[in-house]
Amino acid sequence: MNPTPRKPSRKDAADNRERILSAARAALTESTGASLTAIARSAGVGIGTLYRHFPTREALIMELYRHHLQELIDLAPALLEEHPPLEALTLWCAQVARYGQLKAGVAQVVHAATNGGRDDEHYEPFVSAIDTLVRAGAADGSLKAGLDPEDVLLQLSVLWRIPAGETGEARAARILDLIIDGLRTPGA
Amino acid sequence: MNPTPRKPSRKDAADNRERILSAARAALTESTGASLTAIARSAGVGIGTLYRHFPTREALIMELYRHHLQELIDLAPALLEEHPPLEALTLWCAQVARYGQLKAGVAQVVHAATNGGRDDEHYEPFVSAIDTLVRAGAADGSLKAGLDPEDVLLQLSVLWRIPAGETGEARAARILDLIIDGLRTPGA
DNA sequence: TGGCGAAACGGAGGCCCCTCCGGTATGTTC
DNA sequence: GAACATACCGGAGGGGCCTCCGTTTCGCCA
Repeated sequence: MNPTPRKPSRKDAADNRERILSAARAALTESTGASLTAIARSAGVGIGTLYRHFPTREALIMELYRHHLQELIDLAPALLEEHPPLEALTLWCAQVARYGQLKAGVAQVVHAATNGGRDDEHYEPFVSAIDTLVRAGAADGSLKAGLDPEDVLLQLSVLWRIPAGETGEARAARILDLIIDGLRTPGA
Repeated sequence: MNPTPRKPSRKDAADNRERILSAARAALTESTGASLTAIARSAGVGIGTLYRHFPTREALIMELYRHHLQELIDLAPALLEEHPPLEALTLWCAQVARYGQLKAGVAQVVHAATNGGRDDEHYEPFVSAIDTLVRAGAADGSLKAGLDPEDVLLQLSVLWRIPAGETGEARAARILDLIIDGLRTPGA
């Protein structure tokens, strides 16, 4: 839809944006702790410049992982075409959990995106994706009717907070089962 | 058990501790944003002193609301004596949610306590309380057997993150229902 | 090509968290 | 009562986040 969002018109700005992203990718890969000051320095721009391009740390990380998020969002309708709704939801959530376990950065940013709220441009597509899934499930009777996709997302956001590690994956799977059981039509 | 935990032996230390707590209570009531520097100043102690007594911001807030937390923990067995397990769990969780809605400070600190992890002295009692509830539910068949109380706590922690407001309470109730449905024995 | 206004730059500065350590008060022991 | 070991005090300082605003650069238009 909007592959290169809001690319600056001026060349210097576009350049700096690219260099900041580059430096950030290098600095944040596998350690979300790098300081923005350091990233700015390593990108050869002032801290003010970094902040103009990415008003918050989240915004920066978000940009780095934008396409990961988009993949997740696109996955929902794709799964629905090949699976019954309940299964599609389950698979989708599992994938969501996997992303969380995979990259600490993704987890952090998605958690922010999903918990952050209305104003975040990444929040809405996520909610839509879930809405698609739960509506299909409601229509086919496998999920409760009238589920609020935001509620579901909020519940899922817990999956991002599971400490990655040995047992993290198993724990995510357990919790995911609990969540989905709660969404299913009782007694069906 | 331990009503005044680790009170310093020296009088000056005890005094300072009290004054810090006082200042913190005043500063943090209804706005968790006050800076520790400001609290220290207003308590008439150096920032170093504040940090010795409360090694982290959480620790300070935690101390302020310690008895609220204790109330919650004590509530679990009390409810179990007067209600069947499933109902006790539901009531307990509702109370947990209410605390979260009530005071931003409580929510924040409990979220930290419940998400923080193993090393936090407040984490374990919470898990125990939940364990009591879910074991009772498993014994009586109303809840799934073998639930991990930490998993349940993690799920509940979402309730603290619901933005307080007009619809917050309703939303918490909705989500709580979903969570509990997920914990119940299927088809019972 | 030259000029101009808008947009971008970038660092100083304000505020914060937390640590470290030299100086100080305390209670304890002789 | 004096000396001592200790626990405590408290602020300077290092690092971070983010904002503000004077300065610089770009791209368009005459």
